[in-house]
Amino acid sequence: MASRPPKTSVTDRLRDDILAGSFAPGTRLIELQLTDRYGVGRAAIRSAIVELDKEGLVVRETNRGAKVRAISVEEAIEVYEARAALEGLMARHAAREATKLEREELRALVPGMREAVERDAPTRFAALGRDLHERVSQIGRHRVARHLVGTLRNQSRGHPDRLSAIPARPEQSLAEHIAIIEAICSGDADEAQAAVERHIESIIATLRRDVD
Amino acid sequence: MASRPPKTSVTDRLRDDILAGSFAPGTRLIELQLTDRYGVGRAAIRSAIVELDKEGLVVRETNRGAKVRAISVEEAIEVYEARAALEGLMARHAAREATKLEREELRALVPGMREAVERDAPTRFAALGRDLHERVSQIGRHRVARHLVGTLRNQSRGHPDRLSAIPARPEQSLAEHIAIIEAICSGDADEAQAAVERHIESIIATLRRDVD
DNA sequence: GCACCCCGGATCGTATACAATCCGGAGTCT
DNA sequence: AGACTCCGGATTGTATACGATCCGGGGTGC
Repeated sequence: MASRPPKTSVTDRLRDDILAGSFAPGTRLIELQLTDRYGVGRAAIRSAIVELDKEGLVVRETNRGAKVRAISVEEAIEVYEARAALEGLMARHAAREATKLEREELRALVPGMREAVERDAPTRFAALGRDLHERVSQIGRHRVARHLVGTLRNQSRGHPDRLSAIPARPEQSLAEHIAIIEAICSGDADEAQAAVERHIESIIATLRRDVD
Repeated sequence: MASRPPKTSVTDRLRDDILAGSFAPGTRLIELQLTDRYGVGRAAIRSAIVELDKEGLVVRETNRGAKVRAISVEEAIEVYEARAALEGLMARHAAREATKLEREELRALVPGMREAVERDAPTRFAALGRDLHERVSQIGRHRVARHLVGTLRNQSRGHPDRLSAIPARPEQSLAEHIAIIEAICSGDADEAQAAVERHIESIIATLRRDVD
């Protein structure tokens, strides 16, 4: 029994491929082709498509197959609004329930962020931003919100999000991040929620600007 | 072409049956049995189970089948917290974008509610409450939040929710409903959001009381 | 008596085969 | 020429069949 490939599910592989851009929005997902591509039966492909449909990454029409979903800017904005509400909730919880260790770990993210901005490394900065969101999400210990935000993240990705993945004004984004961290670390629940909401609102603002 | 059975999907039928309580939480959902019950092939059942798993109504374990999900009180509280955040968002939008007609229709709900409380008809009052949430959700025109709240509603149902479906203090709930309606009709977005959040928080409070 | 092992039934996972449906284009009638 | 009809290919929807996995029980050895 030498072979034990980690065996990531077909759903995960297909999801990753869509998010990575291997299938452009609007592309038809034909079961037989995918069968060929992933080397599994149609049943598995079918199941994967059903799941991704529920996640909002693909659209299924009966008897007409599935295609990867193209989301409009308006919809992307809605996604971010929903995220603001839910991540605000998580930040509020995080401010209340974070352990001493967790607060220290949060603060430890700041230097790296400053450095990334100073050195003008937007990709690295964006990665740290995602880290922050992920950390807050863990610390909040709110399974429901966490799960919802996870799927929302995937939805807004791909298309118009690439623009905002590299925020327009890193300094502003940095300041917002620091505000979030400070609020959580000092245990100010209201301010933590507000800070997260302001941060996401500013992302929405840049999105809105692009639409014009 | 006499026969045209409305042909609701198996997924819908199974979902309704679960929500109606035909399957107690924890019940194993065995594909062959369901095949028999609904008169369709296993593939359809399988697909339905995958969907309901994504909706959070059932849990699947690989090679061990699916069972209807039992949600704890803590989790129900989380669901309501997430709903508060999202419905607050929708109310905010509703306050901004409601048409004159929609505002009138909202106000028209009040007399019925008062009457239901006065006549001590909690079931009717609960139904009107759901109507209100539904109406606000429509008026908000926020597809993303609307969709998320829809699935959350189903999750909290079934179990501990039955307690709060009939609120402890109808008068308080009535006052909260009126506050929501007034805020939306007067176009006060902040207050509309706050009113919805207060309302759901009070539902959470009664849930919390039951846990003790 | 107790722990372990092995085996059989039940159930899920997947491949294969066939029927139903839809789309596009050739052909035809006006 | 234009619109309508009809047919063939492509693709999805569904049934059936088989292999893989897991759980529980009975037996065996200590």
